[in-house]
Amino acid sequence: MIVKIAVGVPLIESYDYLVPEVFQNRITTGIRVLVPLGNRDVIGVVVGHSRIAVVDNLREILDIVDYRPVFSQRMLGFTHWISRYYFCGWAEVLESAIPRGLKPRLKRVIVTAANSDQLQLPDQEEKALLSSLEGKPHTFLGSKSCKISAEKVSKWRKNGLFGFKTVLERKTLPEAFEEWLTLNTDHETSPKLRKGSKADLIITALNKRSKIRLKEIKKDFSNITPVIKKLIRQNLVSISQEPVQITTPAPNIRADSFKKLYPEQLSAFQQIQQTIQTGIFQTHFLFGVTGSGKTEVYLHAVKETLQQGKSALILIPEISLTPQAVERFQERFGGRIAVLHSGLSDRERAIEWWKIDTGQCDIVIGARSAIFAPLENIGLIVVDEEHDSSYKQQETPFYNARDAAVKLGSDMKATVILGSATPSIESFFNTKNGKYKLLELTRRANLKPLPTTRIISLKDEKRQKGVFYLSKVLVESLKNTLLAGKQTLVFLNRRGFASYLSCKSCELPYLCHNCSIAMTWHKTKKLLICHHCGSSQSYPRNCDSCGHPSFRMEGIGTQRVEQDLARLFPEGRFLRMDRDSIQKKGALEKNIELINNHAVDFVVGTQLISKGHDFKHIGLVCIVLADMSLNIPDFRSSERSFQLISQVSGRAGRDEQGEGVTLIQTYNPGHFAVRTAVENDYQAFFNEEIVLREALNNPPYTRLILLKISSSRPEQARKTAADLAGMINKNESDADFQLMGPIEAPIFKVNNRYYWQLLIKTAKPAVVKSMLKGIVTDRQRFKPVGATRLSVDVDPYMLL
DNA sequence: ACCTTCTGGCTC
DNA sequence: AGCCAGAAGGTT
Repeated sequence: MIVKIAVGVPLIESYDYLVPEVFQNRITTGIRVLVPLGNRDVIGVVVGHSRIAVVDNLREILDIVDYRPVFSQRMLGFTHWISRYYFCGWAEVLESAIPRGLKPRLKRVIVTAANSDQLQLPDQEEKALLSSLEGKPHTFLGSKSCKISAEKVSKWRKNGLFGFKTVLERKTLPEAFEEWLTLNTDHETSPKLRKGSKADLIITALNKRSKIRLKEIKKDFSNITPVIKKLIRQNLVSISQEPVQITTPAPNIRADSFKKLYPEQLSAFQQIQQTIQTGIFQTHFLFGVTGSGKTEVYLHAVKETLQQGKSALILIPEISLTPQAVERFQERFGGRIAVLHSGLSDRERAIEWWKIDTGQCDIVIGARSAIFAPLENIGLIVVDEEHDSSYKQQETPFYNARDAAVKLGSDMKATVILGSATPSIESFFNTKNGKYKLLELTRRANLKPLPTTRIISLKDEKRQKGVFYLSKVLVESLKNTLLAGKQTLVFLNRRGFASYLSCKSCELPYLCHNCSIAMTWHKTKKLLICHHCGSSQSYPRNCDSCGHPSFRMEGIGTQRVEQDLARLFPEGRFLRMDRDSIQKKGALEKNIELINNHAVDFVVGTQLISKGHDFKHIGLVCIVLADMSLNIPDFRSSERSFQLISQVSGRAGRDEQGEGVTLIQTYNPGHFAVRTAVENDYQAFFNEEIVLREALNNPPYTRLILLKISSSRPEQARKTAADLAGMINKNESDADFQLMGPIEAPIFKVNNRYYWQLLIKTAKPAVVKSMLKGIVTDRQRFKPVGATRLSVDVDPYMLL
């Protein structure tokens, strides 16, 4: 029997392997196996059968990892699609699709030929020494405790007196399987067991029941392990592992806790309900302003799905930041929910995975990687905040969970809901061309008006004395809000104190020694930190380029804003919310509580505060500098700015009594992203932006493929990029595309590697991908210099 | 002559 | 990707 096995070789889908006789009845599609690959042993996944051998001398499977498949047929199909679409190896996708805690550990041990008689060693002592190596880990050789000289080891090795073997250490989840003691029936003469001895009692019991849980026996007898070991040695009994009996909790829908939908919600829900009931694939786009009650619609849709006997998959960005969203689901659906959040340990995550896989849950809530949850019979997939960048994985495999969700929905004939207040241009475009069905919620659920938003032009307004980046008007508003006893959110999308240090003599910014970007000064830690590679150092003595000993702090970060405001409002209570301030576990929850209890007056924060939190006492929201995201040289910078301004200002006006106010400081008051965000007019933003996208041939009119070439040596990266560009340009396929570059990456140096990039724009990505695959896998043509690496990002989110 | 890096080639 | 082998280039 020959099977196809996905193994970790770049861009290779699968290799064929022989199945040895002993494994024949245990090999099924979707299980993991240990196979030899080149001169090492790796874990691969059985993805199918093969009729005929395409190459001769196939190698054999060494061992089996799983007792039952970890990938269903549908998961194999889905991951295969991801690997083809996102231009990466199938095995790579499969590996990221199961939790790390399920990864078997491999150990490499020494096997000797010492026991066989063909051994030619004359010296008995040497022979004993050699056989003492048997079963030792391969790291034993050359270690301190190994008393055998290196020459001897290499001589033995050369003569083939010993070799290495890979053994599987931990095969599966302990929780998923339990051990049973079974009676061996094939023994001829049973040894005499003393009447009433532990061994005798066990055998007697086994004669009655044929198998007993090991756990049970251990509970009944103390110190039983050596007895059992002896019985196994006598070949009377053996231990087998079997899946634990699963008790599935009954469906648990708390119907009374569902809120009545208001007319707009109801009509949106009814359309969703219809496709859930008919079981056809349809993507709905739920476009609703912040606070319009999208979640309530999801909850009703989930309920409908469960009533149809199907399961639901809910994706939420950065789930650990939005615990209250998860709570709402738990409130309504009780114990049949699996939550996959980043706070879980490997083991906890593996247990959640196993619960889903064994059908104990029919609702899964999680972040990006939950798209790989082993749910079957999916009737509904929700992608909340579909525009959020965290759905895009920024490393291989570079998938986007939002787009993959739509593909999964079509595979499963499921209903897909993408929801957002600030849709991505691509998704909204799809509502125009009929791919997605647009459902709108136009008002807030509590009927409160959206906040009043004002733009403050930093070009014209007077500044506060001593705080150059704050306008007088803004400070005045801060004061009034404080006096009125309300809270203020101050938003700035940069953490740290100063954005960079600039040399007082040559004016150059102080750069990270590993990356080509400026380091950020963190005042509280008294450290310069590179926000790209994370490295840090103390305040520098001299400028790297001219040696001058003093620096000026330029730019502002949240720490600086906090400090300056504290000076202006000494009576105010402050809280900073950014990645630095919530590092400790539980700090985020504690901070949210502080805000909700009105224990602070000013919250200074980054993106973190813009995500989904419903704060009750916010009277004022300030965006210190809206231009920060506008000035990034990326075709999506307008989109991101619109989203950011809208999401941040959405935090205002959640107050019971009245409307909130949002103030936006900017040097670009006329920019359409700022203007439309202030007017809360997504349609207007979309209409302007889409024209630019078309004019510049950007998505959604084309698809992008970003090729990143990196090397520890700048020249090697440059040359490989140039070669690759040449080959792409003179390819003979009929692929229709536009190649930009090669250029040095916007951040040229990261972690001591130098980056060049090529960007392909095309309306026919599939054709281009197959052309690329031809070039990249053909080593005759494409020869990357040295340790040069190529990574391919399909539908990149950031071009940086 | 020997011993480290570097680089190319290959994995069912 | 990861690993080996032969090449290249430098050391004693």
